[in-house]
Amino acid sequence: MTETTTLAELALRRPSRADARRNYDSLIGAARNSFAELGTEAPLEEIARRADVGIATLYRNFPTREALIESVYLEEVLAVCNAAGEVAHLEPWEALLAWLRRVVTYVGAKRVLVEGLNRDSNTFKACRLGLYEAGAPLLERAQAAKLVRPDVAIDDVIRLVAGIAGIGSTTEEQRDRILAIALDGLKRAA
Amino acid sequence: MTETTTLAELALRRPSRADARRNYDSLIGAARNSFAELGTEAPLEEIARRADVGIATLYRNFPTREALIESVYLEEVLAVCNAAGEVAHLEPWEALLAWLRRVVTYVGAKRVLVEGLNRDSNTFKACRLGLYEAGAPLLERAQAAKLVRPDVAIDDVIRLVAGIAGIGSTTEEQRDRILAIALDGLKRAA
DNA sequence: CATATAAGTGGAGGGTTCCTCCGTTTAGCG
DNA sequence: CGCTAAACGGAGGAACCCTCCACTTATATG
Repeated sequence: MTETTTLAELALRRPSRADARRNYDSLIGAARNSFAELGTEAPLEEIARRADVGIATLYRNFPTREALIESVYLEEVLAVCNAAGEVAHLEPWEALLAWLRRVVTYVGAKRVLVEGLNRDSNTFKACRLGLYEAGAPLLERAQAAKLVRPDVAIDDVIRLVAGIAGIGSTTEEQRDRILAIALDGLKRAA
Repeated sequence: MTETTTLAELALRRPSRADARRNYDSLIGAARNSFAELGTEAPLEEIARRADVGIATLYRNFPTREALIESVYLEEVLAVCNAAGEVAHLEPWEALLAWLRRVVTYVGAKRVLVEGLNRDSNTFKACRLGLYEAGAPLLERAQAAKLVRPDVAIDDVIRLVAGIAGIGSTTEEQRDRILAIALDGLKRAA
């Protein structure tokens, strides 16, 4: 389970001492707000200030800005992975569709974060793998039911969907229309 | 013609005095190199230095970093627009396909620039309109030949393709495969 | 409980980049 | 040739980055 690895990584990086852990959590919270409000270029000193923590504490927990962005990002990804379980009761195609829409919503909202982080980092890779593992059963089920062309893999699908979700300056409605086009391509027999 | 508007805008912003125009061009060149080499966060003072120009001159021509990025970006977009004319001699579907591949190549290569610029800026909007105008005839021709579903507009298509092109950390090969899926959705009858 | 100690903390400060202001220079016109 | 408006360069204050180190505190142990 890659989620386990990911979760373990997060847990491992969380300090063991009580006061340190409190500061760590406070920093993550302050960072989430600051990034949402000011973008990923938000001054780190501002984040430390909001977290009521010295700047050095921020740097000790998150040596680089990217490390901080990643940690905020990680939580969001886990939520999407969990959503895969929540749609399991639906029909194969509906389940896949519902989850992919969830991915779109999520990536759309968090694009700011995604753009700010290093795509080659371990955490980012782990997140991607986590998404693959969460989505793979849904895809395979739909393929087994002959509803989705058999020549695509889950990473193709997620990248396709995530790419569309990441399109800027568009309406909810247009995004849905574009997504529908792409998903039509998915349904088509090979 | 939106390209004309765009071009006119660029021309308008170009200084009229000979020495000023020389500096302006030198700055654009230096910026292109610096962005390619150091990313869009390249120090503006470094760009000014490379252009052999005072920092104030840079700021006078481009009040913000974004304005500078936009100006570099503009040139690239014009090249893609022109490419639409170069494929006109092909069969309808082939022409559309060829041009969309060109868009993908271009967006992929210049993602660094695209990410650095403000998607709500006038210049960016003008570029988008320019791309629409360049691509629309190709799409319409393919639709008239019943090769593309009639319920899509050029902005849908370009956003779809551009979204895929912007996907990070992937191979050329996977990108092509994903693009093929999406374009299959395009071909399908409504 | 006392206390040793390892872990954690805050903020001063040196370095870099940003961006404005203003005194000086120069292109282009009459 | 000389005038003037346009353009120029760079000094310098402010914001931010990140490291270093002297001080504080949680927790394990006797």
